[in-house]
Amino acid sequence: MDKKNPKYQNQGIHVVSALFTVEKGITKVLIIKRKYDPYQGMWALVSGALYNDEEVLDGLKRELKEKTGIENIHLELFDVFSRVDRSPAMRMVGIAYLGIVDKEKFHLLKETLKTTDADWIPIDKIPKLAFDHNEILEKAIEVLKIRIRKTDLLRHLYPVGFTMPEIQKVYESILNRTFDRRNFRKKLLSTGMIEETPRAEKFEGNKPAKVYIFKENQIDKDVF
Amino acid sequence: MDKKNPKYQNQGIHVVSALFTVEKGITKVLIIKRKYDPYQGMWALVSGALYNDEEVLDGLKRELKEKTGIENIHLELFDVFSRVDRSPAMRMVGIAYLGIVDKEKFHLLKETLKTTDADWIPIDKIPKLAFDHNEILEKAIEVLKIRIRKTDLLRHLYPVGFTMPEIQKVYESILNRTFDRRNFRKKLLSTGMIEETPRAEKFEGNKPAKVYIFKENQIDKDVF
DNA sequence: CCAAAAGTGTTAGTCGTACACCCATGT
DNA sequence: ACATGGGTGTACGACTAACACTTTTGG
Repeated sequence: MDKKNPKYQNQGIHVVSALFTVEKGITKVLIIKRKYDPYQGMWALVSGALYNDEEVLDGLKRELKEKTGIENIHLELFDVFSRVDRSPAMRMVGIAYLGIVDKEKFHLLKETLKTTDADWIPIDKIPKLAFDHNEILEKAIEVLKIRIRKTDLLRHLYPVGFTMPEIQKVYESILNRTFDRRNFRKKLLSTGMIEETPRAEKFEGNKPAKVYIFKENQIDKDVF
Repeated sequence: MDKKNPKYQNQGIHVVSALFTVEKGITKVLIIKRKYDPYQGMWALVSGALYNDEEVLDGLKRELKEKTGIENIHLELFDVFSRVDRSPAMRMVGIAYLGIVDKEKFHLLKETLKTTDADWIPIDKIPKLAFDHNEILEKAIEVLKIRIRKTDLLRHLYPVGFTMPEIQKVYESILNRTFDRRNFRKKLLSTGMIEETPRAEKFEGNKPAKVYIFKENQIDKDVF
């Protein structure tokens, strides 16, 4: 192929992250306020241009660190966005990843070289975002629901363990439904992907709840 | 962002297709032989550079038509490949799609502007391919297995209908396992995604088998 | 009438769901 | 001792899996 052919020139790759957390039963997503054009002053998902010398996932992790200080997290591909006019300056194809973390484990930078603010916003209170990020986020939420049902994605929200009432509330929050406590516990245990620890922690009641952790091995079984 | 920044220059997007078919119980994939460098004379998945004025999926369909004559088919994203050195001439990020079709419905061009041959090859007899296409194909096969179990992907193999023995053989071929005829039929019907037609066709026996079609509506239910 | 594959029904076991009572702790 | 949420077991219905015989057609 010919590098000089204008059909292929000035293409770039945008890496985009929809990073979620759940806090007190509210599902939130991380957004930043842009310091520079295009879309100066507007909220946006954490995103940026991929460098020539890095892989897509590495580029996204670099952007996340630069713009929010968050690092060492799990992110997984969920879709590609390629509308020709989705970015004003040049043709950028957006490659979008999602993840879910415990926001208390990180110190969120409120201002960086390229951002003037950053925050975790409830997903039902999202403002108008830069680029096609509202559309990307909508798709991310859709895929998030599927992934917590079909995979062990939530292990990344709980790297050091969780209690049953706590994780149940997360499932209920993201999926917008409730579960019977007894059946929820049985089903989650039956997947074989978690195990009991000797620890116990208080959640909402006075009685301490047992702490469970996700086991190493992968699962093929659906959760819900 | 600065268009002239060398960090972002000379990036391109590769669209790549893993197009499958199943014939007499053998799962096959479409590959072409490259007419020009890089990798002249080598077999490869159908792939090419995305133009500036087209979306990813449209670019892939254009490439498929140019290189094989096949058009009007369903393709879905399955992964992104971004190793920095995956393409020799310049930095190309590969965006990979998979599909499955009835090869008898198409006339495969054996030679085109950019290819000197094309063929459907059993997936256990794949030669060394250009670029990172062996790696891409391996991942495609993995995802294909999941998608036929969890979605109605196989509707695209049978746009005008199928018989039970016929589609069972496809599931068995792709998943490398067997199913009980009676239970297979019950399970597939219970998904609600197919319906009987008045037609009947012979498959392997002398007794004609009923023809079923995929219904319009989507499903959330797993198949197997 | 024989061969080859297509079609069907029943049963046992497993899994999902609905539901009620006791337990541990803080105040 | 009481209030709050955490922990457990059982029974019923639905689904999954195992399995054998009858039907249709071509030769």
